Amino acid sequence: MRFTKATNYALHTMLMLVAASPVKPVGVQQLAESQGVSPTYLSKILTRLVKAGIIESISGANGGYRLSRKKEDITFLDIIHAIEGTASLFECDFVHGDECLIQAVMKEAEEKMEWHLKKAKLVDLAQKQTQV
Amino acid sequence: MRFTKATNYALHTMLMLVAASPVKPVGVQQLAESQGVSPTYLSKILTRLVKAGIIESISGANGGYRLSRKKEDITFLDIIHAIEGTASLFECDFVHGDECLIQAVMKEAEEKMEWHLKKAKLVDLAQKQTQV
DNA sequence: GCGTGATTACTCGGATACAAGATGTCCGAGTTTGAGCGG
DNA sequence: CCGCTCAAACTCGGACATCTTGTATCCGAGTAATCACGC
Repeated sequence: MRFTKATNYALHTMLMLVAASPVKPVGVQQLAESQGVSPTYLSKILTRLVKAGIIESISGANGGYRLSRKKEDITFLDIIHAIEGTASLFECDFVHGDECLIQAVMKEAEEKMEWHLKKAKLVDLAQKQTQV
Repeated sequence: MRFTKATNYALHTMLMLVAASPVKPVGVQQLAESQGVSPTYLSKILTRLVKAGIIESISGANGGYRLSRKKEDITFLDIIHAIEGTASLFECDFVHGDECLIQAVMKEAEEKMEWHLKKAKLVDLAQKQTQV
């Protein structure tokens, strides 16, 4: 039960895209190089963000990735759900009489975390970083 | 990023142990049968709970597992940490200038979840179940 | 100067490879209970 | 009735086996910009 590296890559990439121009796309090579990942692997991760409608890809020369929404609308939870999936973290597949009480508790805990990740926006981090 | 089945087994087993007598140990066969797991595998999981000091094992005939603390003191978080480990869910191993802002946000979110799991005690569930 | 084709710089997607972790299984070893047996 | 021995019922721990998932690479295909060339 740990977040994958892919999520880490995605979050860091998104932070760069938020800080970058919303018009001119950023090439995957540049994004990959600053994180020490291979460009092919990063593009595979970013494809999931594209399918989630968070960013969009521009083909051809001078192509790359850029945001497809207002940067103020992008939360941590959006990115994490795009990479890790939206399934519940805990799934009790036993056949109890009724709902599983344990699962109920786990779901509440999970929602606490998601609530916080929904409030956290990348724009705030980008501002902090440029201040330094 | 999902909780393992082992955690599910551990939580359900603990719920039974809390509901059972604190003196007489419960055999692993009985615990495993009610969950549809093999006894050997379940005992492997319970060993981790023993090492964490949550339960204790009694060898020999009429042996089994029983709580080693007051049932009121056992939280969800204790069990989850014993099974999944206490490491942080998100680990950024990049070399930033200073602390990683993204990791800070993730850690806060994780603490929100842990705080809830720390408040949740198995005794409350055991009481609810016997009421039904 | 202007269109047209070739080249170049990109992303996309599938196929594949590899490693690690989750999920079990098997078996020998140690430990306690309790039954059986002899005195 | 008492003590000893032995079998049975357990847990413990390590060594495997298997399956899924994460992590990553490679390559061919498609696409857009740019450059070269001929008119």
